[in-house]
Amino acid sequence: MKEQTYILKNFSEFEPKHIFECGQCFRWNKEEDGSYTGIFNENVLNVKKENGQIIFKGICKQDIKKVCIKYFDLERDYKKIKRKITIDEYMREAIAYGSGIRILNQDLWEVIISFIISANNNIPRIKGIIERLSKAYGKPIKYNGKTYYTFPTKDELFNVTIEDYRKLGLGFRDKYIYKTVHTIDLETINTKEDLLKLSGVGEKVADCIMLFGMNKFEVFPVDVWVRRVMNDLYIKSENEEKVNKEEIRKLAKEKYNDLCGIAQQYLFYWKREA
DNA sequence: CACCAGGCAAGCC
DNA sequence: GGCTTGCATGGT
Repeated sequence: MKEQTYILKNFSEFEPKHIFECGQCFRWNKEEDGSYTGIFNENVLNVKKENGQIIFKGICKQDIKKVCIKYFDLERDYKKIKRKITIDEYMREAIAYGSGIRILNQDLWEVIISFIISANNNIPRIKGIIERLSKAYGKPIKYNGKTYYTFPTKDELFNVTIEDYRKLGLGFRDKYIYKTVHTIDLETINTKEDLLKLSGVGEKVADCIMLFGMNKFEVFPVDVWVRRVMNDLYIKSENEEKVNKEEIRKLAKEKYNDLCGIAQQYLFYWKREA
């Protein structure tokens, strides 16, 4: 396939590091020149910010401009979003820290499986598992002398056994993935209730799937990091582990309303990097 | 060595 | 319904 290029000029609120390292995605990796290369759907792209321009290069089945506008959420006004959620000095600082974050428009299936894998796991290891899973069961795509692998579809995982998953290092999540592959009907996934029926999907994973795979910005996924930052900033309990997650979600709802999810990303990236 | 990681399911009461 | 416990693995 032929390489395409798309260049974005005079475009603010786009910082590759912030976008790819804020924890929303697992398949983008930094190159030596500071750019990032990743694969999503059947597209392999390299994203580089240089002299204020954003340069997208890679192989896409469709027009690269269309692909990028959708995937990178380029038509949304993040300046306006930031204004709305800057309700105090804490959020001002968090936003300043991850100023170039955008919420990617990721494939729902990939997000579901990826965040089931994320449970009680750390980001480097999640990335490793997803790479091994893709290499074993996805389709190869060559770009710039390297081979990338698409995220395996439901059909491609259908005959994979629990033991196979275990060998890839999925740990106790092997059976969750197996069950979900064999019971899910993607066409009927619309609400949080639908997600919670899936094996391996609880409150936090469901919220991540809604935020990253369904464009629902009103959810506020609470993991250990977010609980930590919300307790440090607002709740100030001596026993952070005991702070009720429902209380945190309610507090976030009061503060950030329908933009909870974006606020959560700024907070997560800020607290986790610092 | 113990502890932790973008938690969840199962088993208790 | 809410609370506790076990869980695979790799990194500090």
